[in-house]
Amino acid sequence: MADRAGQRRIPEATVARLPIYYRALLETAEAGVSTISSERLATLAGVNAAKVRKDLSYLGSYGTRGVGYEVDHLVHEISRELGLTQDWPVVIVGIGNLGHALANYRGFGARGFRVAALVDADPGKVERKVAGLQVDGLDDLADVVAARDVSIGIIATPASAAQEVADRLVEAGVRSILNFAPAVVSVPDGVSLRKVDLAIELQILSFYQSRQADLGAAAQPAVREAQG
Amino acid sequence: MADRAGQRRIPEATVARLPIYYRALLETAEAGVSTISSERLATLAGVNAAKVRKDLSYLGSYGTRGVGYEVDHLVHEISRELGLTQDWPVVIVGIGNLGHALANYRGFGARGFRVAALVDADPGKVERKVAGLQVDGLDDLADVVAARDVSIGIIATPASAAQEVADRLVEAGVRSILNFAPAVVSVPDGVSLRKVDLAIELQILSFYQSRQADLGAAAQPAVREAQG
DNA sequence: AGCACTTTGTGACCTTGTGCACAAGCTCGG
DNA sequence: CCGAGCTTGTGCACAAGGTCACAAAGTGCT
Repeated sequence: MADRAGQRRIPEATVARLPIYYRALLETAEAGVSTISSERLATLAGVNAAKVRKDLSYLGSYGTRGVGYEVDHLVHEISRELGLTQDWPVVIVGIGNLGHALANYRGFGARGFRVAALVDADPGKVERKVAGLQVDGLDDLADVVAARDVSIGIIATPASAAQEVADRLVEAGVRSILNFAPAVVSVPDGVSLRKVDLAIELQILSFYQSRQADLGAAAQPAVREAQG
Repeated sequence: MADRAGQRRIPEATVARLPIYYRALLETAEAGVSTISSERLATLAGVNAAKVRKDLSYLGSYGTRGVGYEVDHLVHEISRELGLTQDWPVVIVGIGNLGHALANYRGFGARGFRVAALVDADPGKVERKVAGLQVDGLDDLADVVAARDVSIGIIATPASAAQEVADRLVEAGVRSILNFAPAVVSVPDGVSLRKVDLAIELQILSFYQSRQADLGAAAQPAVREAQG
């Protein structure tokens, strides 16, 4: 039972894995399977079974010993925990290459996320339609956020604009930001910020690959389950 | 001095931050500043100073007490450590929305990474030119990888194709893979795998935002420096 | 040279996360 | 109703990472 008072604390590492379990469970349900063991779920999620059990135990005791977890029930609990039972309108700021791709990304709306607005600073892009949505000007950001009840902002601008856009998003009341710009962005307490940086990922890969080359055929701990 | 035998081990968490320092240092050098303190670098990188010092100390003792670090020297050492002194030809597999955007991403080649090939399974896309490069068929992957000495593979296909593409990349000799597809992919030991997953990032944000809402105005540890 | 001041490098400690191993608990067959 | 066979839930030990605080080592002024 989801204890109410005190609200059990779920470790950050676990939170990062819940979406992976969630996806695996949806696929399992799709396949018509109604029960799943931690072992099986672990395989699907690419982790080990003990971790799955411990992670799931933070949500409550939803398994049955000797049997496993009921897929539908788990899906329900995880989606509740992740807040996927509600709608999350998203604004994408910066409609360049990446912004375009994100705007057109199917499976965005899939899990309750919906691109509600597109914003760009370039007047040449404003009014244009992208992925069926009209692009608004950066100066209208606050209005758009308020009018469409946007709760998540995605920064897809060049690095130089990232911090200012973040500031404007926060000012407009957005409490969750996903930054794709290759720049360090800081936000006040109470605002969640995550980043996705292609260049950094490549450089990390480069590091390990160089190492491997240096070492010749020596053993090297492969990088797995990165970024999680 | 980079001790040779044994090769000091650099913690994974540190490796993930080196690219951030690197970028900050390049900007600092650009601005004509020749010396930087751990405090300043920490601010630019969005971490704390002790962490910067400890991270840098894994590379060697490159600072001068009472003064700071020489920017150019640090840039050089970090780029050597990350393997950025060499060229890394990259193949992008899956030329859909995202693949397109990645192929056109400037600042890709910036740090030694170069899009050397584009591959797609759809015969309709093959031969077409994207970002100045001709798209090759998936069956030619091995040839292309060998001919252009590709060392890093980027998976930008739908989830359903991800594992097979990964297998083919590995088979073709690619030892570093960056997976953008929303699927768990597994690779053999000795191959590095990192993933970037938009849906997961959004779901994590969703979790914390739901929490915040539940708690009303209660204190909540903001999510920072995610994914690092 | 001496002294005040700055900044690095690191040892000690704490927090978080992981993995193992096993008791507890459930099902099912006989 | 009992025992065999699974599978969960978790206590514990350990590994990894982060933070603090301070000695060591440099600079520059007088």
